[in-house]
Amino acid sequence: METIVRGLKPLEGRTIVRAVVVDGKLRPSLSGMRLPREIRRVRRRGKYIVFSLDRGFLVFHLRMTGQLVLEGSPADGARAVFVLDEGFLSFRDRRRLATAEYSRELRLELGPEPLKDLSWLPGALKASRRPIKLWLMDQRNIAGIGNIYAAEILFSAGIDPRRPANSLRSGEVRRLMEAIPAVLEAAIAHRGTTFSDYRDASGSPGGFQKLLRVYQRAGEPCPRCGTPIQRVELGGRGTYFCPRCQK
DNA sequence: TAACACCTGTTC
DNA sequence: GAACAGGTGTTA
Repeated sequence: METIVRGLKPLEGRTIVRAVVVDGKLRPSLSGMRLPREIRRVRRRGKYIVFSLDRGFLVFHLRMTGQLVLEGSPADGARAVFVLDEGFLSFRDRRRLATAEYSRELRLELGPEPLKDLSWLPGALKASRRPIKLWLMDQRNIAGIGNIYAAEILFSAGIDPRRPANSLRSGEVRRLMEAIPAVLEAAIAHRGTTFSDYRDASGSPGGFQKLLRVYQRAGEPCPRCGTPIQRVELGGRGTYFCPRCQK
């Protein structure tokens, strides 16, 4: 989302003159948005993409397969198209789980950003017995960590994803506090992770998938010790880790 | 806190 | 035909 938002920055100062919803079954709720509206600011909050308009907010969540592509013409297969004073913003989504919503007030119930100060983390972890991976993925605790990066962060920190959050020792918490920004910044440096649908705002795939060390690598040797990467299910999500390096 | 719902597509 | 997929919101 960070990579996409950076690519959408040119929208600041542009005006939405028309919104064409092609797919009625889509889940955008744009009712109440009167046009034209000026886009004042484009930013990310957790995994949400937020447009601050001259009146109200346009909030996107791309879920698994959503795309926001900024081009000179509407993209093929777009489920909705925002016609701008210059250019077109196309909203695509193969699985139709993504959302686009206009609201007068912005209220997102999200924890702190993972790329800012994390000194609050040790205290917060002590308050939960949930498996650390589920804790990291709970957006109310810390915003923006999904299934891929949770796996990579825990590998980097050498922590078993099933461990209760409050069981981490201080050295492990310290490693976690280093791993969170390290993994996310590396992923941003490579412009995101593409398996099938992820594209940035100009339609380009990311490159971080080549650098994943455990995610979707069940049975392959751990890059650190050679032990086969294991897949278990945690909270209904595929969870990849090295049983030897992650204790 | 777990299961399921929302959707569709790909791969085994 | 079954399993799996970058996520979250609701229900039991």
